[in-house]
Amino acid sequence: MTLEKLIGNRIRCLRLQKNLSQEKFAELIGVHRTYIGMVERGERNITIQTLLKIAKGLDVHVWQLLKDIDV
Amino acid sequence: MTLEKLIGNRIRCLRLQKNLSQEKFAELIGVHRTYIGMVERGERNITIQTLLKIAKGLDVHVWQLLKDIDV
DNA sequence: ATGTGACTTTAAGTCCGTC
DNA sequence: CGACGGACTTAAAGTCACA
Repeated sequence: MTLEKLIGNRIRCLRLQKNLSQEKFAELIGVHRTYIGMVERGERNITIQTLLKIAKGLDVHVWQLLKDIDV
Repeated sequence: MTLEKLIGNRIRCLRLQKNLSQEKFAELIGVHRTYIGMVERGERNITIQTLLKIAKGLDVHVWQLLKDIDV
């Protein structure tokens, strides 16, 4: 399991808890719709600025997206 | 204060606690010496993989580099 | 031992679409 | 609605000479 996939899973989980589609969520945080899909699938090595956007959109702190993820 | 600078400061602090020069630290984690300098100065929007390398070199978890950083 | 500017190469991130 | 593909554009990764 890569760091990207673990983070991606966590993001997907939190997004679904907010009942948002990838499209809606992407629009909300200002990234492209296809990109969120790639991130959730663990296909992209995200930058901290993008991670920050995502965290804000999910109403969590950046570090909470990474906490207890061990790799 | 940007997220990059806050993380950079934290990295520099932890590196110095280990009595490592940028050169030694860069060599240890397998990145270029000038790159670490840029990261510590907050000039780079680093990816999570780079952050992971740095965290490992500092013997901390990735999320500990971000914990309580609020931006 | 570190800062800086100018790079080249690689990958992040966008935008079009189809299934 | 989400996976996935191809062709992009922008920016990060990574290197170097010199201050």
